[in-house]
Amino acid sequence: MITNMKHIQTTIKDKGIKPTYQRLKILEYLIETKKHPTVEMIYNNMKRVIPTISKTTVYNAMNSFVEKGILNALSVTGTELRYDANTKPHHHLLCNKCRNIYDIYTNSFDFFDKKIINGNKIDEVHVYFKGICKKCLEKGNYKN
Amino acid sequence: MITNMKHIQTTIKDKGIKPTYQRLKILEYLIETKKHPTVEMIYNNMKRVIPTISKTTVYNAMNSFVEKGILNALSVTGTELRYDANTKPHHHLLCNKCRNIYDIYTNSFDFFDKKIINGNKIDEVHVYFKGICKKCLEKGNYKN
DNA sequence: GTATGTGCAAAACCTTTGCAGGTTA
DNA sequence: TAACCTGCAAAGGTTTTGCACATAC
Repeated sequence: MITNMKHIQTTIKDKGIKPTYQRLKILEYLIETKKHPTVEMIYNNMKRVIPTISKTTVYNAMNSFVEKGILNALSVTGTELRYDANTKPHHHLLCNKCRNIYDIYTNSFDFFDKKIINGNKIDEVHVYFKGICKKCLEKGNYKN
Repeated sequence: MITNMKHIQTTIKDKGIKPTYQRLKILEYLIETKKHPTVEMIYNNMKRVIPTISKTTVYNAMNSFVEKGILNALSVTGTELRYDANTKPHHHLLCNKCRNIYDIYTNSFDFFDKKIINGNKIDEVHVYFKGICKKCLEKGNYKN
């Protein structure tokens, strides 16, 4: 899928958010990256494109995008939030070795959608895996 | 399961942690509660038993316990960590109405244990649900 | 007696807020 | 022009660190 600015602009406008240059470049970066970046990482990348950008603007953009359903926020590390523009249903793997986060596709959890468990109504299922990613396995880059 | 101090003391010693009074009372509280408390909540409860206790001690104890596998840290709210002494395999429900966290037991995820998905080795499956808890459903205490 | 833990204060880190000036439609 | 956004500085909230004193074995 080719990312183009026209498409990004449309996405933002359709959700009722003003397509400022900062927001367009931030969303472009998030759609292209697979890194599930933190605000810090986004900020450092954006500085190369927009040297005057502030972290506040990144935080504001993240909050707007999450609110409008353009992005998902992940809290897997416990300390800081990570952001993901991949809107296809999927889950995540946190590699215990390299600490990168990878997308994992499986439909094994669709089962739970809108299910009642022990009297509780399930609306969303959040899953993340911990383990060793493919790259680290291939490198033998892990203990055990 | 009855919680007694002798058993808690043994648990702590077996993991190579010194069984100070503060640690014993903190772990006792965590084993008895079902609230998945934050450090703030633990601290407030401990003050009633040990008025001179500090938050630093609670943080230190949490870090030692998690390191030794006595407790699990949960990052479901995104802002602060919650702690859980329930060592039986289980998952969690964050109620979108009352914001409490409840235990959910299901074996539907055992399937993933030690599985390889797309070349990645899965060691742990972390699941939490968002929805409406049983109590709020019964009270009609929710929107939609 | 030595190693370790406790608790205070300060610092570090992530995120939000207040606000003056600038930009969008 | 009216509404909204940006970016600086300050503040808020959670967690960690430095250190003197106290406690455990």
